[in-house]
Formats: sequence, structure tokens, C-alpha cells
Amino acid sequence: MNLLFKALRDPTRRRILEMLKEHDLTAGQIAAAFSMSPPSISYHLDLLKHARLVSSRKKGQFVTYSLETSVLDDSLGWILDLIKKGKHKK
Amino acid sequence: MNLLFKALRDPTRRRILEMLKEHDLTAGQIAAAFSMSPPSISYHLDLLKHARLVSSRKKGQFVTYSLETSVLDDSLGWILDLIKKGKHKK
DNA sequence: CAATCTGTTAGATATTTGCCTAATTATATA
DNA sequence: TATATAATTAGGCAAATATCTAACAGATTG
Repeated sequence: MNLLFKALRDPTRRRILEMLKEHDLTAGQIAAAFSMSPPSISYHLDLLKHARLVSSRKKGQFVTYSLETSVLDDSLGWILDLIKKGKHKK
Repeated sequence: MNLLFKALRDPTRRRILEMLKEHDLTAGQIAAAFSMSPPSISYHLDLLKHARLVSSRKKGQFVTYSLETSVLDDSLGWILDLIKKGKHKK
């Protein structure tokens, strides 16, 4: 849960996730969308991978990243619970 | 959105929100639940307030904090959108 | 095999964050 | 009015974070 929220905290990483929700992308394609050095993007991708929000596979010289949504269920549940319990509070 | 995810990133702040979902609490009551100095808790409460996740009202010398769930809808929508679009991806 | 391309790792650095103690503000009470 | 109590503000500091450039690793291609 901690890794997840940590990953979601950064705007760059959230934008990467938004890009990946459309279709898979290579590291280079992702980096090209930001005015930021490739190593910086690599750092963010690694962080997202550790949070299990993305997966990656290597094909030739390219590394393709995909969005992984299953971990998001946890955060969803946590937030929903807050809203729910908040509601039936007197 | 940025302030919201920033607020949710820290475990202490998440725990404060969980406490407040049960019932309102004064700053002192919240601080008592953590092995952390009152100023530190004050800092977290201020951050939560800036993110509009809590509100506060002063009564005498006490300041009571309440959970505010409306902003959570934004994060919920953002996450749901990721999951949804993630699902019907080829 | 040498050059090139994609991507990551290493190392350095400025900024942000989360914590502390000390001081301050505001309220209540002896 | 002096003192105690609740909470915040101020100032400082160590650790975490996000960025960069340089160097490297692996794959492709002339």
C-alpha cells in the first residue's frame, strides 16, 4: 500500500500511467513525451515497476512497458472504505 | 489532485484519516495515538487540511478535526478510469 | 568487428519531506 | 492576575526524492 501511494504521488508517474492506459509503450516513447532525460524516466519506470503498477518485457533492444491495474484495487478499496464509513457517521 | 496524492502518500496521514472516519477527534487525541511530538502531528494535520481531506473547528482551547470525503471522489475517479481503460485494452 | 542505438546504472546534487525542540498564541482556571 | 493547558509556529536537521551527466550493457547493422 505504501509503495503504491508512493508511486502515485508523483505527477510524472501518474502521466506515464495515463499514457499506458491507451496502449503499451517503449521506454523511449515514454521518454520522448517528457522534457526530461531518459535516465530520469528510467528511474520513474523502475519505481512504478516496484509498485507493480507496470510490467516490462524486452524485445530486441526495446523495452516495452504495460499498465498493470490489479494493485489499484487495493487503493480503491481503501479510499472507498474511507468514503463509506465517512458517510454513515452521525 | 497533486495535493491529494501528496497527502495520501504518508502512512501517518493515512492512519489519521482512518481514525477520523470513526469519529471526530481533537488534535491532542490524535497526537496521543502516535509516538510522535504534537508539532509533528500538527504538521500532518495542516497538510491534510490543505488537501481538503480534513476540516477543523476550534472550541475553547481545543481544535477538533473531521474527515472530509468529497475530494476523495477525484482520486477515485482517476483510479477507476485507469482500471477501466486498462481493462478494455486489446 | 566497429559503430550505433536503446535503455539502464552510477554518482553527484538541489530540493522536499518528516521529524525534533523551543518559543509563541490563545484559552481556561486557581 | 498568574499559571496551566491545547495547539501552532519557528527554526533546524537528516533522510528521501527527483533530477542531471557520464559511463556502461546489450542488440542491431554497416
